[in-house]
Amino acid sequence: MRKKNSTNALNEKKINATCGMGFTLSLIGGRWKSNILWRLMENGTMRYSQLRKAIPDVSDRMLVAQLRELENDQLVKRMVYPEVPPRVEYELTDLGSTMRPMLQHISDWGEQYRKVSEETNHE
Amino acid sequence: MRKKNSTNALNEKKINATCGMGFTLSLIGGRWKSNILWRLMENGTMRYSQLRKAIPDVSDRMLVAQLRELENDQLVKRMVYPEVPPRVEYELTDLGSTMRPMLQHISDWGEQYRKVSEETNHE
DNA sequence: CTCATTTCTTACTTTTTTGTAAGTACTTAA
DNA sequence: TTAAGTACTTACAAAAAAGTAAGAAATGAG
Repeated sequence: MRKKNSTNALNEKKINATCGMGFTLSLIGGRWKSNILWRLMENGTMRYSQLRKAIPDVSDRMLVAQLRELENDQLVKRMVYPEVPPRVEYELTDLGSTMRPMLQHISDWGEQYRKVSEETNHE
Repeated sequence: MRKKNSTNALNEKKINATCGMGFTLSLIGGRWKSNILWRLMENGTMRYSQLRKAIPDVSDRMLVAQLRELENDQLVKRMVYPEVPPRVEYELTDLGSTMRPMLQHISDWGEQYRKVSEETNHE
């Protein structure tokens, strides 16, 4: 669980309050979030099981946890249909959708960096 | 220390190899990196002690660690002058400079998000 | 000889994140 | 009545990130 008054937590809080960049990174920075956001960007609405299949290495626990965080931050919408077996669909909220150009930018830069750094030295 | 074959490390590696976004985030995602990059973007060349003062809450250990990672990833250049007391200057590399528009984008979105989410609900 | 200055190191602890394994709830269909 | 399907939970363990405190090197100034 998260402590509220650890130095670490306080530092994060302060950074988030003063640095837009740090703030954004704290929202999209979990291990599986880039993957999740990317799928939702590409596919629109997706069921839980679709996401699960699309991201092969993630566990249920982690997938749920990351979705919940995105939901709490209002970037992703969770829609439950009262059926059996259950159906739950996820999609970007309007706010989440405003990330699209930024996410694309981040992705493009990453691909570019990979190319460049593969040319220069062989990491 | 970092284990090389933990599930976690392998997951990260795989993500970095396939998802530009995840890759970028792994480069700029440390607790103090956004701050460091931001200062270097604004100020150009900075001494260690200037960075230290500009980022009040960081410890020596963390500041050095984050700078080393940025240096290893070729985003930041470290220049040592053979003087006593020592002088060490940091600045963005050319590759690091290519991040500028992206970092600006990330920062802008963060500021915008903060505004929006403060209007809607009072988080 | 001692001190100040600057840029780090090192050893260690705490906190946070991620992973593993197993189980739950609900209802329809066999 | 038993199994199947879906979307989770829970308890626990491992790994990674961040923080704390102290010290080290090099040298010129006093």
